[in-house]
Amino acid sequence: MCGELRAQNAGEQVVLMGWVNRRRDLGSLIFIDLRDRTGTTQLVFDHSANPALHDKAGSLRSEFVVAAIGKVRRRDEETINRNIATGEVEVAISELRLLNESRLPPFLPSETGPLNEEVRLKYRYIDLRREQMQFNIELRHKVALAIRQYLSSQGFLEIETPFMTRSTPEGARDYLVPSRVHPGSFYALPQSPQLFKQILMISGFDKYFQIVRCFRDEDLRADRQPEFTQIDLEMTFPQPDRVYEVVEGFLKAAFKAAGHELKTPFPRMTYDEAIRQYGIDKPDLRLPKMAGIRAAFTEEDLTALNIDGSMNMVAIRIPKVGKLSDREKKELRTLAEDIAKRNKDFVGVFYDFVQLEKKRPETAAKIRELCSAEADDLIVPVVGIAGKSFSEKNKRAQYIAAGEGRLELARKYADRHDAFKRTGDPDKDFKWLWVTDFPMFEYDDKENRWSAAHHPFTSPHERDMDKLESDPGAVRALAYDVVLNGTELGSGSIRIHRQDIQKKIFHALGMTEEEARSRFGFFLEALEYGTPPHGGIALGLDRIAMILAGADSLREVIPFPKTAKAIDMMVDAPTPVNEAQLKELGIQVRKQ
RNA sequence: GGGGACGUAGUUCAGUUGGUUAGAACGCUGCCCUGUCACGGCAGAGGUCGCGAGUUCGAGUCUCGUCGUCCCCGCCA
Repeated sequence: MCGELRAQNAGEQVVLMGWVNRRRDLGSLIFIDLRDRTGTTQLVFDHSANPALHDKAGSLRSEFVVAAIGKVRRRDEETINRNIATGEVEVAISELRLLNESRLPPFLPSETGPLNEEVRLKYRYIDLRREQMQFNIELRHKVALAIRQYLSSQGFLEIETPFMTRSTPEGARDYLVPSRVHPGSFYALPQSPQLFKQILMISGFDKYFQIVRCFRDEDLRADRQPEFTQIDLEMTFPQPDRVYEVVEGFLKAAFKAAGHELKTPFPRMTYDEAIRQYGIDKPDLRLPKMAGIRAAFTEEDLTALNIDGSMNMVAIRIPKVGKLSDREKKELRTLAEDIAKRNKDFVGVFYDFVQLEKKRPETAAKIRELCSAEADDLIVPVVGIAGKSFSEKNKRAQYIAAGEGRLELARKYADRHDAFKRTGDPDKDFKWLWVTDFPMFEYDDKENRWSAAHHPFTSPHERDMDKLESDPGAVRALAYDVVLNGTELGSGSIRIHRQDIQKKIFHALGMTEEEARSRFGFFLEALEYGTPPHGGIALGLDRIAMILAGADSLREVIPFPKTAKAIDMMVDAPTPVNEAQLKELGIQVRKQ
């Protein structure tokens, strides 16, 4: 292959096939860099050695596909190219065959400059020839392979589940597939194989996994595609610890395949701690947590600064930001006002800490101490404003507001604190975390009811069982997330295996017996036939690959991704279909 | 659904206060070149300024609409 020849291959007769990456025509001497997936090798055509062959080489253009036969030879010391792996050798060609020509592509795979994503996606087959994309796709393969091998070695069976299944109204919007045989009826593409894997547990396949495509018809983000790949697994008789162990095991194997040694076990934190210390359920541990600063304020401070002493008081600290320019101060003020506004102005943000230091030097000094702040760190205290009345919900909202501010500031000053920069040390580059004890329910303000925070098959904490009716908001779930650098990589839980508890949960969700039966009847019935305790998790393979590739978007690790409007630019999907097709499916399209 | 950024040559971009013939780099074509490797030199081709209205004597530039791409909020159990 084009990337494999080394000095010790000198003298060998070789056949290379690949694409013309670059040509350097020096007149009676032509160099061609021939490229395949493994790299490039320099081919040499010398007019004095073979005029006809040299002329043939002169007609080659970028991305032509050729086969070349020749002898590997060591380069002279002064012509060695230290920048590439094959730089010590070149191939003196004796026979050249043009396998295919190429139109001039809209961009060249060998170009390194920035490229509009629209062009890249339209000509994805060209884009994928670029070294970075070849690397990313191979990386993804290696990661998936390592995970398969690890899980298989641990006794997990990879079992496929249907793509054409039943629509369930819970959760994300479904992609629907019309049935020709049953006009007016639809299959749904799975949002995840959740119920099937639980059924497999009931069926006695005690350790299941699947690297599987999932589909959700929701709006996209840089880290969200309508179809994405999950590493889905489930096992019988597990404690959460057993799930953590398995996940840590395969992540370790996956990261090793990508060249990084991870330390396990990962740290853990309850949901409650995460909210209080980071204001978010997926903390990025590369940045300092928010410090409680109540102790810094005297009663007199509170009155003078119009602060409610019973509210949370935390300080955001962003390291090494240094002095702010006037413009940055103004931006910080705008950010603070946005945060306050989003929280109906019960949150107060000290956007000008320097001012506070002037007005209240002692208090400010104590805040610095409580944050363990260095002199050039940016400190932004977030407090509750006096005279407002606060609920528990307000308190949590305040932490979340501070957490949002923390992330926004961290992103803004990323080039100063360097916390997001790779160091090469996996302990610093990859900050892992298990977030545990999520709340079982969230209150849906729009629909005025409780909804499942994870999904309705999640088991509540044994201790909180009695609060299901009386205080649903306080019920904790045996649910956990695995978080890497502030990105949620996976989410799982111990499931309910008893029908009576499952019924209670549906009841707490405001679902009647009939509703539950009509939606999940088959599943409730299955629960009645000797269901073992079981639990599992699902992780986003695309996100793992994205982080390992150092990319900012899933599109960099998915060969054929969709745009923010869920369009495939290469094949131009989706499209309308003809009337006959619709008729056969019994579908009529409503005109807008 | 909402907010923001962008759209000019094949590609990446510049284009001043609205002014006469819209530029650069890379790529492309031709010629020259025997040690290049992002080869070099000379010459050349290449434009519906996303699209549609409007303001104006005059629009790449201003206004409105529309389409597309990206980012964020909502949404995503």
